[in-house]
Amino acid sequence: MTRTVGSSGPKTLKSIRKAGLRLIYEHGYEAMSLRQLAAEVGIQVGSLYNHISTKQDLLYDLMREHLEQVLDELEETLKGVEGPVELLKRFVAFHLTYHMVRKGEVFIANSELRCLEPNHYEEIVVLRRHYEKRLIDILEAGKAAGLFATVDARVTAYGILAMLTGICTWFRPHGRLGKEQIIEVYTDFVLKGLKP
Amino acid sequence: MTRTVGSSGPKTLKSIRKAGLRLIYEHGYEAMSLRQLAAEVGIQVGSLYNHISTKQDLLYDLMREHLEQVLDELEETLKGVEGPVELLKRFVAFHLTYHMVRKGEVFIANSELRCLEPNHYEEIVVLRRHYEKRLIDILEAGKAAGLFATVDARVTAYGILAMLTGICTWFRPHGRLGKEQIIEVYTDFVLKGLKP
Amino acid sequence: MTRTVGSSGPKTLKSIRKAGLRLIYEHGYEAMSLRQLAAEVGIQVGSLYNHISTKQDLLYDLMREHLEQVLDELEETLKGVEGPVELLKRFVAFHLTYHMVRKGEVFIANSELRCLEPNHYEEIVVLRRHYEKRLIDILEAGKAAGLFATVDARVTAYGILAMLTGICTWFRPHGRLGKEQIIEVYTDFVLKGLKP
Amino acid sequence: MTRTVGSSGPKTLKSIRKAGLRLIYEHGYEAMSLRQLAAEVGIQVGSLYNHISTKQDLLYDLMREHLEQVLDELEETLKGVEGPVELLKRFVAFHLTYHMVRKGEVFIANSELRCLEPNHYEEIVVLRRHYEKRLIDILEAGKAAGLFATVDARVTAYGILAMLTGICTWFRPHGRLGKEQIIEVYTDFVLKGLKP
DNA sequence: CATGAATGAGGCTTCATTCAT
DNA sequence: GATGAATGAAGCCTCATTCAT
Repeated sequence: MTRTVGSSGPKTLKSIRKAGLRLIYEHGYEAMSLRQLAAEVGIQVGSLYNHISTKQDLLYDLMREHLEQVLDELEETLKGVEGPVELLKRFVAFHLTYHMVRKGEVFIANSELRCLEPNHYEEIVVLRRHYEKRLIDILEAGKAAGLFATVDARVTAYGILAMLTGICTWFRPHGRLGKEQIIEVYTDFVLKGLKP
Repeated sequence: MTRTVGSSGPKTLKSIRKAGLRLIYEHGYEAMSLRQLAAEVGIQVGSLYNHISTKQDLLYDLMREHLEQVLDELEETLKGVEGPVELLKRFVAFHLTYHMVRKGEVFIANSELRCLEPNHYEEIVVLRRHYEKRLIDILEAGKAAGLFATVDARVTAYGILAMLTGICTWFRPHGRLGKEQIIEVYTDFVLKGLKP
Repeated sequence: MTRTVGSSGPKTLKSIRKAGLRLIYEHGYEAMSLRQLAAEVGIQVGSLYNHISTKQDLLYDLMREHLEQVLDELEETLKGVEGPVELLKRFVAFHLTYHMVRKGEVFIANSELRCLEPNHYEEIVVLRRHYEKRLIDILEAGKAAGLFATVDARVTAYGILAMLTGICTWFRPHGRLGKEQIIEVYTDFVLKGLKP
Repeated sequence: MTRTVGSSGPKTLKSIRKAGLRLIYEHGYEAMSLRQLAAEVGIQVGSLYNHISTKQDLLYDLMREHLEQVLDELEETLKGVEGPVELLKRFVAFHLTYHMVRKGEVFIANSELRCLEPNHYEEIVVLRRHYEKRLIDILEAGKAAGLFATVDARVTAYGILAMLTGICTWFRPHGRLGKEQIIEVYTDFVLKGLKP
């Protein structure tokens, strides 16, 4: 049979990534089969391999691109901002917004880490550490300036990150609280929690 | 061939559950194969079915028993305690302790929810809600008493739970901070975060 | 656990044979599992082996006993009867009656032949041949006496047997026609069909 | 490894159906394993699933196609034929010929009915009824015309069908009697058996 | 670039049977 | 004589991947 009219190279890859993201988000990497993925995209299983090299690589690519973009956008957001308090506010708002808008990518990057092969795993973990490091640095700067009380910046950072990240397990776009309210609630909580 | 000397019913089941817990914790439910599990226990794959009914049921049982025990122990811990602040302190300490000591069960109960069949899923989610409800009630009692500032007890509770639960992804028994220190850090953070 | 009160050796065997007969009749030998059988009888699978030696042997026993009884009863029925026509009438009536009353045994003996191991198969086929031989002899005696027209007694006998045996696939005890009517219809048909 | 040269889609499916037919005929549906089937065809077990959807579906397809063809050919054979006697002769000849030439399909359609899932079962039974109905109609037409004596056309039809169908359990292409002789013997028997 | 057919490994589960208790 | 736990083989089916067309 000839190929479906209108499908072309880059468009197909985009479809694969999009469908793959959703399927992994919904069922998990192990539970998603390439048959499902192909069906979702509207091609045969074998045809997937014209666009991806392996199932594992698809996961890795999705994760890496997500993390690289998150890091880029974070830098963009914090660029030029001064003072630990203001930096922290921006960080919290950014993290929450991203986790509300891109639930899928974020969830995968957290939950499917263990599905990565050792090489890929190392690489991805490094990116995650960069991100965490940014918050840790803010906390330590604030501590040094006497603005934040933290016994251990790393442990506190992990706590804050977990708290903020948690929203992508329950946030619904049209729920009781809007994005702004949620950001306000959490920003308030974090700032108070850090008070000396 | 005859059966291995010294193996007996209840002991085998316990081995299966223990090994199953560990394997699911390490690789995830989908990624754990019954071959692996049987090998770990030292029996043939088919023999597993003398003790469990299906793979799915093993997961469900592990989750249910864990949650029931958590609920029991939580009640035990909070019994007779008075005042929202003291209740909250106990809750935080209990939650953290449990999540440091029983990382496996806790992690599974959070991460493998989506692997449950609809019926099992509903049942487990109900148990989780009971647990969350306990914290929400404390927050609302504190709010009513003018002790806690919370715009939305549910959202705040989710945030706190996510923060505390997060430790089972990074806690190592012999890490930099001891259990007591960790409890102190988080209790402090939460109490300050809730200040009116 | 102790054994079910009231179950005792020979009684249990009888239960097994009865349930086995029904299950094989309903699902076929291959499709019947010893688990089903044990459940039906109300014992554990392993306990079956206190009464039967193998699944194959159960089938063989059921078939052999059935065929031996059929042969015995046939001899009893035909004993002392004289003349091919009268013998044939008796044979037809006997065969039909037996196939209406003992559908299960009869059906199994026909349909599960191929499930027998070579040794058992030979033995059972010999018994079946005895039975067929009885009809062939009657037909040939009738032919010799000028009473029946048969080009080939064996082929005719197979036809008659197939026709009569067929009823155990559709006969229902309380159907439109009663046993006597059915016997009349078929006896009539066969006698006319054999007219010179 | 690459696929066997010379094998191609439709050819493989045909092989599967042919081998499946034979194996089911010889061992029964339950007793035939897909391992055997695949080995017979010369492919891996999993490769079967490029051509069939389930084992059950293979059985259903074989049965349905057989019955549809039988019905088609029967209509072709009886088209334009007039008079119950002539119709009956044609029916008997057709049925016998078909059952001698296509023993496998015929045997399966009769003996493996109980292996069909409820849905499939209903569908197949309907087709069988169409076929039986054709004979019943002929018998009733003959009865109405005073040509046949039948107390009950349905019961008589079942008897005749069973008798004729029986040959596929013993007919061998190069046996004592040829096809024409067998047809003659049975046609003669049936016509006489129906005489008023 | 898509297809469809192939592979070989492996998935969960059931099977008949054995045997110490 | 019943039980329950074990075995090893086998059941059907799905998997990711390859590759000739």
